[in-house]
Amino acid sequence: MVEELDPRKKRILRAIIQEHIISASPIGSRTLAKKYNLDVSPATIRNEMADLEDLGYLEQPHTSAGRIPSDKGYRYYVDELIRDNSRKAPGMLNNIEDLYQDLQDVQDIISGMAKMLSNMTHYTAMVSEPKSQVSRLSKVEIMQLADNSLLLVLVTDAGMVNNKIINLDQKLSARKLSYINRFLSEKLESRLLAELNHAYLNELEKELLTRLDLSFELFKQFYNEFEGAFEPGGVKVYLGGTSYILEQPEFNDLARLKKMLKLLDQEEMLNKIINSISGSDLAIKIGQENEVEDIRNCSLVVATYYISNRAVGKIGVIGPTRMEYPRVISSVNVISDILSKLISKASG
Amino acid sequence: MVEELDPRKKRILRAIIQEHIISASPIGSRTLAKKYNLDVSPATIRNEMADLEDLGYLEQPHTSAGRIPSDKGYRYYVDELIRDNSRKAPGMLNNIEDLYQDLQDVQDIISGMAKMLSNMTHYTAMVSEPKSQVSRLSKVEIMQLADNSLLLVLVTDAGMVNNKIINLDQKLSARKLSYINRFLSEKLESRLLAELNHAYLNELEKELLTRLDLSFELFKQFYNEFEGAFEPGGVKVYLGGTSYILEQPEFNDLARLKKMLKLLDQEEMLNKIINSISGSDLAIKIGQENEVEDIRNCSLVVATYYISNRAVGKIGVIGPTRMEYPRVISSVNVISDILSKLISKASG
DNA sequence: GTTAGCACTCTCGTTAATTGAGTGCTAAAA
DNA sequence: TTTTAGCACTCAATTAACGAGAGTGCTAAC
Repeated sequence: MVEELDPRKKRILRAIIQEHIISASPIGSRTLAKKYNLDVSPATIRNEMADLEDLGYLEQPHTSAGRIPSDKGYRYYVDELIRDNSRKAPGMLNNIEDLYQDLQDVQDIISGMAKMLSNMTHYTAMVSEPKSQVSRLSKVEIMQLADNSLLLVLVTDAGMVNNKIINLDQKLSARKLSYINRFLSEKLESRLLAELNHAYLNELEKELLTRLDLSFELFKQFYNEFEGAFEPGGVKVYLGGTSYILEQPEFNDLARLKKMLKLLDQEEMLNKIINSISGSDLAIKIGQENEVEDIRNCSLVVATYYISNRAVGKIGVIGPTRMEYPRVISSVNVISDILSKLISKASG
Repeated sequence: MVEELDPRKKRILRAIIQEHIISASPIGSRTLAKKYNLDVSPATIRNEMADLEDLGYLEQPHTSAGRIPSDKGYRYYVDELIRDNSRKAPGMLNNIEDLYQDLQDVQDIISGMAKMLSNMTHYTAMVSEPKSQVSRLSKVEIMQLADNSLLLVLVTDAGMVNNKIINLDQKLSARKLSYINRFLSEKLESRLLAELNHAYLNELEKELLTRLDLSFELFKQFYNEFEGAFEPGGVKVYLGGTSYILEQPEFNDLARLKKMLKLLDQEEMLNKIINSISGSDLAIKIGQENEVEDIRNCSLVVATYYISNRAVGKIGVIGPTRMEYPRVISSVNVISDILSKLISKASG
């Protein structure tokens, strides 16, 4: 499928893609010959372009327009043609780290990094919360707020904090409460969230009921929250720079823009999008390669971030297929590194 | 400024506004005569329209277009012409309450109500978090997560929960921790947040330092969070139904749309918008009446919501001046009632 | 005070003409 | 054999012209 192209074809393909990234419109042989030093005439370029089209790297929106890169073209560009100056924006890393080092709430860090990434790339950025399935519960505690209301606090080793207010119809004595707390600590803390399934919680409930005559009420609410808060599909996705979409000429079409914005409004969709990306370190999905139908005219550049070397979440950028890949790739790399560091620090 | 209009003028003005709300385009005398039973000829209507224009209730986009309502026209409509069938959508209230009664996390309730309101009105809804200045702190607690990391939990009587992870360079003994907790409870709980200013916290710090040889570190972080979390201007604003803007023909203009979406991206702006609304129960700001420049072509319908009769937050709708006021007003009323109830319940 | 009639204005949508960028092909040059 | 120049052709996009339609303001009659 991926043939080796001769050097001239490579040069021409690269030039077309770079030009198209700038202009967002079809590129003709003439423009190309003028702007890039290819040392051949437009006619030759035309021939090469025809070849590249036959091979599937280019497309023609209509006869007598120039060519635009196809998904396959972008793919080739990303895999083969980008010079590796994209590894890292140098000193930057330290500066940003400094800037954000007093952000210690995990949620803040995440949404801050989403904003940062979108600012750097001028595309919309998305970051998913640390995945719960590989996290452990590091703290469970129920606090008394008032006679009939409690606060349940759950903390994972990824530093994610979840809380819920629970109202009871009866007062819970301090003795009972501290008993429950000890019990839950013992049974739940330092376990993988994935282990804490329905069955296990049910078991706990029975056990607790035999020891204390406790109404179902508390427990029911307790694990409603539990399952809700940490269920696999339900992680939050933070967005940054939604309005950058508006600057992309491909979204000058109102219908398309509408579709896109509606999409970004739906959290489940975002989840699907960002989680449909396989586990590799940096993944790039171009156009039709995307699983989610509605973004088949977009590209994703997504990296995984880590807490103490455990993969926990995704951070990435979504934009038109005509994307400034080198810059975006380097930014996503940088920011995912920073995110990993910050979040590892924050979660102790 | 607000003259009394004769009955026929009133009827015509109302008809024009209602028609314009539906069609979003200028209304001519002919259409009006046909669609509404006004029992006069187009010519008469033309004369009346000319009068209404002179009085400032109508505008003409250009000669030989129909008329559209001016801000003043809408204002008159809202104040005088809406029949009071807008008080309440009947059985609805109970249903929604039932639907949401198991939502007990305040943040969830708020964002749920934002979504609900936007679904009902098909405009963008905004809800501000309970204002902190009139809330009391009902619970302060520091929990140990690991040797050198703590979790600070703050709960207000409005049910708002805030937490922050604090990392220390030294280990804090259990004795010291429980001492601090008692101390903070005593000094802080059930106080108005407004009282907990820099000066007061400073005093506490000194007092605590004389009793325990505690590094500054903890306290510094502690009240960073404190001031950050509950500062007056910094309440969160939840949005619902952002994408409904796209359905309004007045935002078919890309430039305008862009401006609007950018605006909604900026939380400070949202704060400014929703907090610029005076304290009355239901406020309506039409076009130029808005303080924030960028929404001078929009209308706001905003209600206050309450926790146990104390005003704490705002909930409202933003849309084009051509807004279905009766329906929106009733929806905002209903939802703000529900929100008050739910949130009062949730916060015990 | 109301209405009919009429000339006038302005927008909007359609069609037609023009422009210009770009192609593919052929034949000559290298 | 490869490259290039030349030329006829295509098609989208812009502009101009035009007619239709909606609406107005004014005047004169009812």
